[in-house]
Amino acid sequence: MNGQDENTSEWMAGSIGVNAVVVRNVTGLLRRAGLVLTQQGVPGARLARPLPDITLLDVYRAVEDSLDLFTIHPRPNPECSVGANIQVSLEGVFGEAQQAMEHRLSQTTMAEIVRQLQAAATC
Amino acid sequence: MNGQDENTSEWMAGSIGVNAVVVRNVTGLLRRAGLVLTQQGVPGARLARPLPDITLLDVYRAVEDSLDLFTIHPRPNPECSVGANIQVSLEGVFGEAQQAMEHRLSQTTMAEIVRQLQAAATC
DNA sequence: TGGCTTGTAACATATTATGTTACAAGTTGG
DNA sequence: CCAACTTGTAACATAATATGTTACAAGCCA
Repeated sequence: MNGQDENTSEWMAGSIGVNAVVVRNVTGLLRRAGLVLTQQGVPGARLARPLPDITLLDVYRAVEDSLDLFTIHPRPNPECSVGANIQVSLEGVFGEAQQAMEHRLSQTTMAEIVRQLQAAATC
Repeated sequence: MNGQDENTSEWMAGSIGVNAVVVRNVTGLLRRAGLVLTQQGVPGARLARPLPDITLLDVYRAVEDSLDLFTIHPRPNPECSVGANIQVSLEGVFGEAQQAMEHRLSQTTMAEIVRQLQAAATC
């Protein structure tokens, strides 16, 4: 409660209710994406960019490993007239659908999320 | 190769390369969604609506069971000022992002997919 | 009625997500 | 320099989930 190290992996893990390693793993993803700064040996994590410069899409991409939302049957039957061509047909639509989703995420920054949190906390 | 029952679960399963039960399970989802007509004892499946009246969103919703694309931490810490309010903040954006994705899916019908398949098969 | 089908439950297995332990590597304040 | 902290990461264990399989009841039709 002293506000000194309220963002160590151990502290956050306790608050969230998970293991500290889980926090460190996520933090690592965010670091590799250039969103937060952490360093071996120095406690805590801080932002690499100001909140208005971090969109939800940035976070989504940093955390998500799959990269594409839709998965397609890996080995279609080439003998089948459908299987032979369905992939290319679907990839286009699926790509645009994912792009639509991601575009919406890119329109909201972490600054707005934090502002909403503050507004909710004071009323 | 006689074209007689090219849409029994057994036939489709063989072509796709999965177990027939998998096909029947998917078919059941499509039937419950009102997209195809199947009946115990009678071989094959046929469309419940014409292809132009079936969108990719229809299929997506029929097959997908989760319903929401994004999942949120189930039991946030009420002692934490972030955890207490982050859900409602994110739900809005996540809902709109999913809606954007689904809207794109709703803009393409199965008729268009089939037409693309036919175009690919003839060239 | 016999031989086919679909629908579904129950079970087995494979894959993935998640949690945990352990420890090397780094920093900091005394 | 050293002791006590931290983070980063690998290795392992476990839980959860997806997937595949078997079995069989129920239904249709020649």
